[in-house]
Amino acid sequence: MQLTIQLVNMPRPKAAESASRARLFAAAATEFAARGYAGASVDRIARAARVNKAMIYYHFRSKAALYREILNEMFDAVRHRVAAVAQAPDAPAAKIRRYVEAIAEEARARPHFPPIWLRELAEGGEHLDRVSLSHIRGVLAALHAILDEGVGDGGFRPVNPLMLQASIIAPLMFFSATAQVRRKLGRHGAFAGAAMSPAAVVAHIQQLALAQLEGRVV
Amino acid sequence: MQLTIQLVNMPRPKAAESASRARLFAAAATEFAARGYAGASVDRIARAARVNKAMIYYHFRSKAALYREILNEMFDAVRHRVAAVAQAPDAPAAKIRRYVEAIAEEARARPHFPPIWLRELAEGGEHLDRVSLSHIRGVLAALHAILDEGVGDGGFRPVNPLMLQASIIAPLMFFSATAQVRRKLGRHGAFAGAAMSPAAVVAHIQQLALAQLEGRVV
DNA sequence: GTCTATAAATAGATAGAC
DNA sequence: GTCTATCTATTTATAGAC
Repeated sequence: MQLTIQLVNMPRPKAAESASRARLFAAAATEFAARGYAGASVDRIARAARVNKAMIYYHFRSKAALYREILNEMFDAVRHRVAAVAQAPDAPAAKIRRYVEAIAEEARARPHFPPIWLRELAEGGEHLDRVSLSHIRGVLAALHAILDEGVGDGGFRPVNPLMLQASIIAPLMFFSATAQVRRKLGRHGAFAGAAMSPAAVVAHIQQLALAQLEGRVV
Repeated sequence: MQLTIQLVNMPRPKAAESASRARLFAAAATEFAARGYAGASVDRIARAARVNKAMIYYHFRSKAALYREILNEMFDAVRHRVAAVAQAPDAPAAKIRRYVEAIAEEARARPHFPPIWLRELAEGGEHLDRVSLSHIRGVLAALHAILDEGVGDGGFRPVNPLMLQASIIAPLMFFSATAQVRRKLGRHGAFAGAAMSPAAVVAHIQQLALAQLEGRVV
């Protein structure tokens, strides 16, 4: 019990936030998601936050440091959630379902998450510092632990964890981030925008993951 | 036969290209892939192409027009390939395999394709003009045609085409675009970079797609 | 913590000579 | 087709008053 609390509810202290700092953080997340790191402007961030531009350099050190802080918070939140899933007393198959769900929920709680993550991938992870990389490895470690447990009790076949992670995270980010493109496609042509509820997407990805693990794909 | 030639080998006339124009196009593709639309600089593009900056405005009309031309070429190439796959005299399951393969090959032939596509998704398709949208709908139409054929002959279950497209294109772009991030992750921690050959990735995605279509997932 | 003013660099784009 | 020179706007960042 102590152990669970230590590992799962890791402190992650929020640097005592002033209101202006919090507003800048939120405005920056939106701006970076919409325009990317290079395309984002600190002027626009400050304006959207209704805070003087100089406050960005007071609260954060630079545009780059502000961006890295947003990345860190995103990945830390996901790592935190999936670590709890991996350590819960559920069966491996249930853990896989909750693993998918956990990532989907954290993405839903942060609309900036999918676009920023897609862009960061496209950039080769140029802005991922040691902290973010460590969080990402934590996420993969949680998945690995679930797989090992499932293989150990005979329920899962051994699969490449990165391939599995790709077939979970990729469609998830894809659907979250592409809502607008799908609307644009639907508007322009006869092709159905094919409204997919977030719940249906999550359910499908869960089934896809379990099919791989239970040997129904290969 | 005439029909096939008309539909598949659509003319797609290359605007007679000067050497400088071609070099600018290639340099721009690399720059846009690495830094995104907003982050790309016409100065850098011109320098990389060893061409005077003013030539960008002579050959193309603007930075935006140059970018749109790169998008159009990408999507047109994919549309062209998958249209041929859909019309070939193969069984539906074989067509699905070749559909995945075709997209993978076009992506491999254009290293800028996966990163630019990921970024464009993240941006809500802001730069997709009527031409690109029409090409993308052509790609989806080809997939739709294969599905209808497979459902018609009883081999496939009806599935949501967008969900299927997502579980094909998303992991494919994901793996192409994330090579660098995966190296970075491997370097930083003990976690295995888990070298995956492009062929293995394509094979897995093919199997994943067919498993969905043959009712082995749900 | 918050503001104004401004420095210093770089952006996209164009005019006009050749 | 190619080049130089340049305009104008915008960029990140900081100095210093309050």
